[in-house]
Amino acid sequence: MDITLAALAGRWTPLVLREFLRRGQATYSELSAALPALSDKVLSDRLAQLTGAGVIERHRTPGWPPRVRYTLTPQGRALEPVVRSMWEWGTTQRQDTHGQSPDPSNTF
Amino acid sequence: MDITLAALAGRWTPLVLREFLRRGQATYSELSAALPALSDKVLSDRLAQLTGAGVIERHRTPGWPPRVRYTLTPQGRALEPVVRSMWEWGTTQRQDTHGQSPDPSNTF
DNA sequence: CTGTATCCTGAACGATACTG
DNA sequence: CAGTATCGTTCAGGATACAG
Repeated sequence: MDITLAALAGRWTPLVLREFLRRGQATYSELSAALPALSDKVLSDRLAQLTGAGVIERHRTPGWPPRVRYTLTPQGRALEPVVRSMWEWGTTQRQDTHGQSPDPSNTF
Repeated sequence: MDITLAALAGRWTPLVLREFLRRGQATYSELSAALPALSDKVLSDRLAQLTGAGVIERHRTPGWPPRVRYTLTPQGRALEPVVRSMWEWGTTQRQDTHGQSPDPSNTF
């Protein structure tokens, strides 16, 4: 649990992870564009966190300008059931607490 | 996801939650005894956090000495699949990373 | 383009003392 | 028994400037 929480915890982590689960891969600038409010430092932090957790992999392509591609690993894809179960619990929680109707699109 | 993460995040939260998933209920002093390194303040924080998240409920029984019983709610019990999926992902992760053999007791 | 270095602020944590 | 009050420390997050 601590390992999984460490992989998912932190501000922006769910949103960054969502981008990867949607795209399978992304570049630094793509993520920066998709999440404009996310500062450079924190984006670097999150990419390092997810890389260290084995969720994504860093691929440098040589040449200029430098281009780095982050790809979802098999272990990152294995996170999908975890994300879904968390999404489902949080959704019923919000309904119970605020009395809202369910949203059929489960894209966390 | 943010809702679920907010319910589970924070130091000691997984261990406190485990006590509730095991026992179904607990008193302040039981938790304090089960987790000696956990300070009063943080235990209060965690109980308030879990209560606010709808995971547990606070029941005051009148009289002296004051006795408070915290019980797992149905929504708290619904957290079990989430915990299990997180436990499973973290376990395979640790094996992959450190090359250890699996532990058959899945008590996170 | 893809980051790192630096500094600052606010929140979380932990220890201790005290209360209904 | 079951907490709250207070205080000091540590740490994550955010802004800005700079670098390979």
